[in-house]
Amino acid sequence: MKNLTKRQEEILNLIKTHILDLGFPPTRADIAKSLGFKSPNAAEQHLRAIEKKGYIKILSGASRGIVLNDSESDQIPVIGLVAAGGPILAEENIEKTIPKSNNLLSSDIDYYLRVKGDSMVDIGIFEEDLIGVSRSANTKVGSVVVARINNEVTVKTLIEMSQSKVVLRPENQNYNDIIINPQVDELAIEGSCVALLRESI
Amino acid sequence: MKNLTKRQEEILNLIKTHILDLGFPPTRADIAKSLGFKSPNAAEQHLRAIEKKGYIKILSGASRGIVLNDSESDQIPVIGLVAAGGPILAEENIEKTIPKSNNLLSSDIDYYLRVKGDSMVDIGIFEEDLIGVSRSANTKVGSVVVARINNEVTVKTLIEMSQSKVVLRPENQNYNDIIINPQVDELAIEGSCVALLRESI
DNA sequence: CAATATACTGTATATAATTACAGTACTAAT
DNA sequence: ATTAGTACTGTAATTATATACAGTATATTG
Repeated sequence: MKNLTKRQEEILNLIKTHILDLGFPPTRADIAKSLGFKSPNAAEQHLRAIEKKGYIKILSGASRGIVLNDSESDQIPVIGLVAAGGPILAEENIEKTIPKSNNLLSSDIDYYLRVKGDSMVDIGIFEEDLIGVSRSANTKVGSVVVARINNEVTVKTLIEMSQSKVVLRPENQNYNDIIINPQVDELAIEGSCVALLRESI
Repeated sequence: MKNLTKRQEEILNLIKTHILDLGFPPTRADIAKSLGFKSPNAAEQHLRAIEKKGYIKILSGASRGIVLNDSESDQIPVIGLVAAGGPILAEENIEKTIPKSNNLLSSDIDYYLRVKGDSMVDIGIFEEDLIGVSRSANTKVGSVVVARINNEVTVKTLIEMSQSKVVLRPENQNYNDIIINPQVDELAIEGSCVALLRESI
């Protein structure tokens, strides 16, 4: 999708805010007033430009007939299988997106990751569960983290972390701790798990 | 909140549907057309009545200025501790409510129940988890169900169900099956579990 | 250099929409 | 018995809104 200009983005945000606050989109006059335009036509022309770029749809004849196209902005991606090598949030990894709901779970979730394997069953994380991952939540010892070891993504509990030694523990008695020297192996902590969703029981 | 009449409820639903479909509320004329009124004033007067009863707020002068008040209807209650004796959904049991999000989890969830105890840990249901309960989903053998046995509410797997014998299994090796004769003990299946939420990992 | 996009002002108009007023008819409650 | 509520029709006026047309000015692109 084509990029919006700064002004256009301002207007799109205004529309979203208006909808969030009042439950319906603004009029051209509302937009003009909010942004200080002296003519509603300024808003009209911006809307046309934004529509042309695919972010909204304008229903002709209907007052406030601005329909937001599902943009990524308030959708949280669900990551299915992470392709080796690429970034987690690469488009080919996105299984679907789900709308960000206000209070349902922590608002700090950047994406959901579908769990593969049984390495975390002892703390109730099962295959096919979705774990909510925050990239910004501070990862401390004891956190369940999403780690990338030599381009392979895995979910484990962070047990120890120093310059020369990182210990990741599978929460399953059948598996052993993973001990990594970050100076030898490539290691990145992608985020930490802050929530869990199970769609079918 | 005062109860809506059948017609008023129809109109409120129409408004909600319109918002869901298009992203903004209908006009009086839209409502009149949908319900077959020959005058937009019929819609107007219904709206006034619905506002008076507290379900919506009408912003005067604004086109489509119908604001839905957060009614229970699209909030899902979270049930904390179920008081013995009363119905699960009794007001004193409601810990909070969370907005119903469209696609996040099954739309069939009537309420969330906060899990107490460790009787279901083997299938990854832990203390403090929220399980999404559907009252309408058909409960079959193998389902995880919310059962009420002699006024005590519990979550277990339904193993067997006949006129004279019902078997409920805790999914924890340390506990034994619960075998009930529904002709002796009072038993009600309140619903079945269709989803799980864990707010902190 | 011309065409196109951005970013507006200013005016005007058709139509979309709210909303008041005047009725009719039925039902439930005080 | 009367008041209030429900459930509408029908008309009409006022205001809200979309939207076309005519400009001005700057920046970007082929």
